[in-house]
Amino acid sequence: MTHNSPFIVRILQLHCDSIEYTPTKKEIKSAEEDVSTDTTRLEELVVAFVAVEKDDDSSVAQDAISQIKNSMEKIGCKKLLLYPYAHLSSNLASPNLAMSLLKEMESSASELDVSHSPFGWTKSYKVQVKGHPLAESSKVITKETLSSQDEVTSEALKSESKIKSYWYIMSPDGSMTPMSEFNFSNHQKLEILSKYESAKKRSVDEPPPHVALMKKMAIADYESASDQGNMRFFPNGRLIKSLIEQYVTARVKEYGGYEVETPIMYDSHHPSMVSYFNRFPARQYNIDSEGKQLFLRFAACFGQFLMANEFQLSYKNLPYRLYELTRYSFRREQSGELVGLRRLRAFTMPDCHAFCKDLEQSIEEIKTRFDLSRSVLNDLGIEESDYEMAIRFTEDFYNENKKTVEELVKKHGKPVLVEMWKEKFFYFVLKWEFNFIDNLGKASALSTDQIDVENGNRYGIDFVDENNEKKNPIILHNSPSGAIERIIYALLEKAAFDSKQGRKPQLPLWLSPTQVRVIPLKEEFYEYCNSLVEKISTNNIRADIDDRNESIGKRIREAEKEWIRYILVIGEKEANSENLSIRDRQTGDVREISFDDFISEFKEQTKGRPFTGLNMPKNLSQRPQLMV
RNA sequence: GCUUCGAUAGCUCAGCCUGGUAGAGCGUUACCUUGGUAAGGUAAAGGUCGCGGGUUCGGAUCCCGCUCGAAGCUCCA
Repeated sequence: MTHNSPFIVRILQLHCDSIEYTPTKKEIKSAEEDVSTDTTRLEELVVAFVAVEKDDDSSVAQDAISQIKNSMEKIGCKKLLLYPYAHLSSNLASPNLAMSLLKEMESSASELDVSHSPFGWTKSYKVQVKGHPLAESSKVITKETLSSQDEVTSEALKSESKIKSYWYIMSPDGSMTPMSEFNFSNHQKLEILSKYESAKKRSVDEPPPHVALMKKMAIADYESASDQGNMRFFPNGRLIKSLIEQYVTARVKEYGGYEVETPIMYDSHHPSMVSYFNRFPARQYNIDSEGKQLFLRFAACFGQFLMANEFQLSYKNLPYRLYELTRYSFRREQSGELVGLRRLRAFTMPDCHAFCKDLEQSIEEIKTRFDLSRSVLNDLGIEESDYEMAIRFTEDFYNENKKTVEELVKKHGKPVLVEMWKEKFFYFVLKWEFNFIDNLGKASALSTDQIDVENGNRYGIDFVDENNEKKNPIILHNSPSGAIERIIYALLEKAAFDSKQGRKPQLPLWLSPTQVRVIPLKEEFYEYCNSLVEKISTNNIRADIDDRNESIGKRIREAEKEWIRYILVIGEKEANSENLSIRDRQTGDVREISFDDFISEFKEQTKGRPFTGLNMPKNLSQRPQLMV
């Protein structure tokens, strides 16, 4: 929904048999005074739920009330209740303004039996709506047109809330059990995912463990000088994030994606955006610039579709895949929703679209990408037992493509949450996702893919088929890993879980900011240590030196706290030995190994993963301490 | 958005109930210490107690307002 349009008054109008409302409590300071908390009951009336948005003026109020009067005449109703209802808008006018506007509307309808429910109060209400076709309507009164129009922009939101879903659990053998009848006793995480929406109050009063870890490990932190949900990444965090980004990008390119870069902001009034918004009720950041109303992208879709629109495509070119690692995508999530690295307002999202010539091709393609996503997650350190799969589709799609659905579920190998829609509400007919379940029982989506049957047409993307006819491609929307920040969140939550179980928390070796720490016993070994670190580093291993004037015990303890896998203490013995004495954090033991054997053991563990050099001074004595 | 909680040294926090000279640990700096696999010692520096108002002889502490933050809820195509 675009908030740029100069909508002023939003009205949901209901023709009712009756309504009862009870003011319970003042919600805002400027609430109406002298309000009785008795229940009011009205019968045979029109209830207009009204929200006033900012930038209004009284001409709009006049227009709004005359619209209501018109339609009331049509249905032959003389009684009107104006019901202030802030929830119709996320861009409300100030309470004072809204209240005066409502009063104006009320006084302009004196020929009707008109009243209003108290403004600024929390109210409970009970409403009985009539069943005839004109009983329900919504209006948006704008300053620009000064006329009502059907509420186009909220269609998606409205249909979303009306969506009829049927919930099942599908087993790997393809059998479907209604969710309520499924025995979850061996599938606790799936149960968490399935019951997520209907879950009773969980009295979780601890913050998610990854929040403390991301600070303690000097990975990331909140930046209060920015907007909420916009993080800063310290050198450690940037290194980890960069490596994950590189890895995911390499895998997508290997699969056949072509990397592009597209703008992060778009004109809300560009023709292809307007209709997209109708189907896409996201909250986005808006920017006014030189009379243009721009919004920050919430995915790479626009950029890639607008680009694909320029391509001359033949069926021979398909499937064709465009890929972008969006740094950043922006979603203005509700402030109360933002938690650590789990849910952000600015995030890095690998987004790969595949343009396919027909449904068959898209089905082949979605299987390939399903495998890719599983493999990417696994290689990033997220195991199958860490996530649960959900798959959603329309009833029609399922009836015509049962085998495809069953095949995906079978690949997953565990029971899967199924949501089946009676009709198509979104632009896609099938969507699957992998959901990570964290220590607090929260589910968050990682990988996902969708079969989009609308946007090819909407964005005017076409190709010439075998019969020399123009067609719109079917588009798949895949993020093989989900947001990169969310991967870090998942890895930290896993580490916290290990810690809780009494195991040592750790990051995958290839992501560790320091992989080998060298500790000189005393100053006279500094030179030797330097050349040793040099020698290790030339093998693409991140090694550093703790040359601070601290005891051995303390320096080892701090290396442990930094989750550093290998520690080399260098004294007389080591300086004169061909072999290395290595303390392996996984065992806590010191063992002797030749330099070459160590290097190959190390390489074996980081095989196929990207490398980048140390992102901190090599000497710890030269590092600033991050206390966050 | 709603509810609740919070804001005191660079960081984590105590002090507040019951008003009377601003505290600890970690970190930082200096010096001592030259160590053998998870915390060596001594000392110093470091704070308009988030902002504004009120009560009081006196406010970090009590009252009111504001700002910012966090968690939970709702939400999450």
